[in-house]
Amino acid sequence: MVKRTQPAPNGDASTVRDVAARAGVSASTVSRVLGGTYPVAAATRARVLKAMRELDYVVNAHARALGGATNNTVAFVVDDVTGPFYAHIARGVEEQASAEGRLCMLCTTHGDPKRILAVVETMREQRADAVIVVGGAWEDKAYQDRMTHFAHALDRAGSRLVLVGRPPLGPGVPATVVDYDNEGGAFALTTHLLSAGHRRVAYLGRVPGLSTSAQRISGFTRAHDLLGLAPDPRLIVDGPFSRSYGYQAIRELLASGPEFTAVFAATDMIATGVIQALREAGRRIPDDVAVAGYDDIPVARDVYPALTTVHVPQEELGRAAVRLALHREELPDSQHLVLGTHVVLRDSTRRAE
Amino acid sequence: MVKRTQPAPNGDASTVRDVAARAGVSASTVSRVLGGTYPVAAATRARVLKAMRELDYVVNAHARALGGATNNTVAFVVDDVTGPFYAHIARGVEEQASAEGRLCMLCTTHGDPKRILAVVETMREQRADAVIVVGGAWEDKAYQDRMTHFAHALDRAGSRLVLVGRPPLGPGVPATVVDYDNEGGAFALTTHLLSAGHRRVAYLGRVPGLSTSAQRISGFTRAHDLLGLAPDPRLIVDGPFSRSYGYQAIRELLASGPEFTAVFAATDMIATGVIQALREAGRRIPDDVAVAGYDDIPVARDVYPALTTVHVPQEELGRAAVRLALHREELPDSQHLVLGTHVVLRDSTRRAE
DNA sequence: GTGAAAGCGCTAACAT
DNA sequence: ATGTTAGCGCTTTCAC
Repeated sequence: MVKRTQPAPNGDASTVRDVAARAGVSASTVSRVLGGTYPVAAATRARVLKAMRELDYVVNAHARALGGATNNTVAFVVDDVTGPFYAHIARGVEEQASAEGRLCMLCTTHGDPKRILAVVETMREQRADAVIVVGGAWEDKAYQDRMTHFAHALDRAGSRLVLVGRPPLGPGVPATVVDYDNEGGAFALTTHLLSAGHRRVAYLGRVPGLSTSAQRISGFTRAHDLLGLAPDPRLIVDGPFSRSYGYQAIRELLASGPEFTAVFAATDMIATGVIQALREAGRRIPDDVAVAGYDDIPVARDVYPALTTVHVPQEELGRAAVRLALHREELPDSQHLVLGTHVVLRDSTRRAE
Repeated sequence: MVKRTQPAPNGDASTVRDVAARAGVSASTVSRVLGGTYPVAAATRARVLKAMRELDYVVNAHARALGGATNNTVAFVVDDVTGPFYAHIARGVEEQASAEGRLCMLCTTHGDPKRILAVVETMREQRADAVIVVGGAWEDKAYQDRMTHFAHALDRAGSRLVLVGRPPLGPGVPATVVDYDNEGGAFALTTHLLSAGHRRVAYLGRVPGLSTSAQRISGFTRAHDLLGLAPDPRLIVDGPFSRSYGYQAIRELLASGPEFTAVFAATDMIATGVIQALREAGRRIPDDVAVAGYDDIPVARDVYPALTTVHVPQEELGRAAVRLALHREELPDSQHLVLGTHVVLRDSTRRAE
């Protein structure tokens, strides 16, 4: 490609008017060529296109968005992109957005509820077509009220709030929810452990006030209930969804805690730490201790032994979020979609003693 | 894509004028309160703020961007967010962008050189403050010419092209480069293997035409040269940077290839597949075969045995990219920053036979 | 088929 | 300290 000698006066990008002048037409005609949705004489169009090329013209997306209503942008609000779980949802969002001709804004919140609210506000300013918020919600009244407020504000502006992997805000709140069967997955996985004979199953990674955590614990408990069992409360340990927490928690449990023959890690990330700590302590997996995780992120196949876990359809969650936000008619009723989960049996669980 | 013909039934997003009317002032006064950078009587300001709250007003970012030149946005263009390597760079970009008061647009290209060009074009339309392109570049003349063109176009528009983990486009091209010592890392790692006595080291994952690949191979070769050795060309195998490729390649090499006592996987992802294939074949790591990777993504600690690899400062790459794009004066000279890499010794390499 | 003109919502001179 | 005026670049009536 040859370099142009003087596209635009030094610093300022060229505008429709520049193109119009060069092509000897009016700005409106240039705009029509740009839009493509209006009849323009072939010869004129050709001249305009030539002028655009020569001036290296690109439309100003802001000017365009100012007139019309939409930004053609989908916002994705997430805790942390480096988590494989969220990263895969992000991929689904990005792919679907791009398939629908939308751009994707990425905002991370690092688990700070205040930041999430600030970010959603910013997305309102940006006039995003949809704002997709991913990750466990805080079961906090003030927080939920703010989110509800945003749902209404976005709705009024013709945009849409989508909650992924979170419970609905309540009836009548204009938000779309794309969720997965958190409780059911935990129930199935726990049942798998219990029916293999385990009676002392540790649950690592309870986060009080976090909806995801509450649902998983609920499934864990229900599976026990159904067999007339009750989990030992000392085996349900609070902690964040991190590898290092899993590692630490197991060391403490081994050192001074009650006995256990199986570990239900609230996430696969936790499970990787659990596995390392058990290996260092000389406990064989699954012979001495069975280990299971949740999410089915790629690392579940890479650890040794490969990790039994609950599969969550991450990419599909992301895709569905965008699709439903942009085509609300596809889900006419409750605007609440729940995707299934299922246990993936691998080598880290097998038999009790 | 549906086009709105009417001024849009987009609810009643209130404007500065609405706020002004309600507060009994002029639009400019509202704007001054908004900006905060101009004296407004305390009483007036209070009335305006009250009106804003009552109308649930938020500025229109597009209208604001239209007047000024900038969007306050940084664009991040990457192959695939689900790769942990890129995800961590993304985190650095997002954090720094947010620290500098910028939003972050995320675009993925799935390795398609055409899409990358399209995406950069779109970012020009969006008037992003900086466009950060991450990942190996194609050593292809036409492609490089297009990128060079974009560099100039962005520069003219007051924006900036930043290349992360790619070679510079050439002298005089207005682009910032944030790179890491790819060749040096490969050299150090290969030297580690050779000095442990390995003489038949397989290199898995050469991608012809990809700059990253070329640099790593170059370090691999140089380390051999320095000891007066020459790698067996049959042990340098082409293939993509994926787990499944690593798995497949090892199976083929074991089945019918030449002998080898060590594997240099071009990426940690490849290495995870290598480890699995070796384990299934009954080869002990590192006793029978030593394995090393590149990148130092989190999974390197999770595989068993833990993987020796080359650490790449991913988050810092992302942060530096944003920082340098926004404050060019910090790197006055060549606009080319190279971050160091270093070998991380873990359990997957130890001794030769 | 094309041009002239009127904004979209905001900010920034210039007045007062 | 506040109001008035004039655009930013584009789309979109409404004429011709």
